Amino acid sequence: MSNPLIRKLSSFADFSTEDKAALDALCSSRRSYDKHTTLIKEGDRPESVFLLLDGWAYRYKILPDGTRQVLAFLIPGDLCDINIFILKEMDHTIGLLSDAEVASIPKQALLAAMHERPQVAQALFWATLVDEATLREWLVNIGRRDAYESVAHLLCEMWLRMDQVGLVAGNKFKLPVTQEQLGDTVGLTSVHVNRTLQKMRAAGLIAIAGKTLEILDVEGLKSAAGFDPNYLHLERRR
Amino acid sequence: MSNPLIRKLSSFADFSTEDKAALDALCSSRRSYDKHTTLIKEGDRPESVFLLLDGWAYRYKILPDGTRQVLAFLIPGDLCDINIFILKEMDHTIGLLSDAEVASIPKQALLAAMHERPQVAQALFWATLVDEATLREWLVNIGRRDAYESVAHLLCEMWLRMDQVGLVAGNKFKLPVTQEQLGDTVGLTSVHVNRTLQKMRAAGLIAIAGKTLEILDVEGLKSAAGFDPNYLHLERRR
DNA sequence: CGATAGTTTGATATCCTTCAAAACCTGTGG
DNA sequence: CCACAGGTTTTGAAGGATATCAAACTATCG
Repeated sequence: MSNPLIRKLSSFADFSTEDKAALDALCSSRRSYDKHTTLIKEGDRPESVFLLLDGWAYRYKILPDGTRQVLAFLIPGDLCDINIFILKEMDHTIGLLSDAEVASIPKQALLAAMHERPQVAQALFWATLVDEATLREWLVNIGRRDAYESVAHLLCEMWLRMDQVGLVAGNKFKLPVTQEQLGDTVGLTSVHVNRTLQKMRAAGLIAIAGKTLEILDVEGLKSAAGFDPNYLHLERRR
Repeated sequence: MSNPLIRKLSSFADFSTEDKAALDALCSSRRSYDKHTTLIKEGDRPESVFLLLDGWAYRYKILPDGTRQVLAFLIPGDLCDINIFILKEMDHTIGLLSDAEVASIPKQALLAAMHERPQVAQALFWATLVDEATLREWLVNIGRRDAYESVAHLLCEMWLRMDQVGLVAGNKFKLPVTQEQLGDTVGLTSVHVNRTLQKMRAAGLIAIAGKTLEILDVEGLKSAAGFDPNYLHLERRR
């Protein structure tokens, strides 16, 4: 099994053997972290970029009144903070939702790779643009979909993304997220998320067992969400 | 007055004289458009990137049920769609909010500039990351702030961004946006936006005359919004 | 097996929406 | 320069989606 970063970026760029070797070299330093570890805090200026090899993480902001907004879920193959080597400091926090394995890529090494290898630079740019597109869709989710649609949409998205990295089997996948965190994602209360999920189960769309989600009726869930995957830009561009 | 693209990107990168000349050359083809023109539609695959030289534009998506979500406001100096030269197709639409002057940069020329000039590539990357950070803050806005905070926050942001490109005078600036569009931005009804703006005027925070907004009490507005400009990354990174 | 985190439930409160109409602009043509 | 048309803002009354609060129940992990 190849490096998940290469695997992910390859869906866009055509890498030469040297490009791949360079990317591999970048990921040489890896280690495990415990659930709930904070990888990077708002205000930090880390000297390396984190790459999730295994497990889930999430971006979030905490407001002055203590409420939280989740800004993204990160799954294996995702870069956590390309931001940092261009922006002055982190404007949000990244924490782990599960035990995780993480590679740490030195900022300078990544910058060098980008300057020397246009394919790499372009692929990273691509990944960033997909993140941005996802953020836009989340905006639609919170702004213009009701609770039921919104939760359904989020589940569709995570299902597709997990599938893309080979982590879905039989329409089941690990979703190590509490209902409170789901609520903080779609702008709802954990109580309301709970009632919404119950309706979805009653409708036969999903089943939940522990931290594993099973999608029983894919088409039903998609249509409840009004889900159109175009924003994930999964197909290779021409 | 120099090219607004250079002006904007310079706040990050140190361009050589040749870099600047290259950027200038990119913007040679410019023309005027009427208010309400659609620059790019969802599904399009344009062959050039648009740069706003004068006027306002906005990104948005229309849902199947006809509701709309505004995803960004674009002001002079903003690139409309760097997306397109990396992604397969547009996943949203860009329209004009006012009469505008727009430069059209051929995709290939921009790609070439990026490959040949690391400073340019890095600066464009930076602009993209700031856009992304803005999107995250909008997520917070819709997800976790109430109507009053949310509208106040949006006004603070546009004030700062307009100021950054020299379009604020005496705390007044053009805001060519209807209350309906404001509502579609922060996930509210135009009716509720109206009542919210009324409260803000009653509180002495703002004044509206036609399409011009005046901020009467900057600190008051900021504190009503819980506004922290860090996400705009205006300071030059070190 | 107990402690703690997470889920579920019910009752009540509230922010925001919906609908509909009136008042107000802004710009255009006569 | 007036008058009208269409878009925009404003107002009111009533309804609905989601929040809040608090307690019970249920997993999970050391």
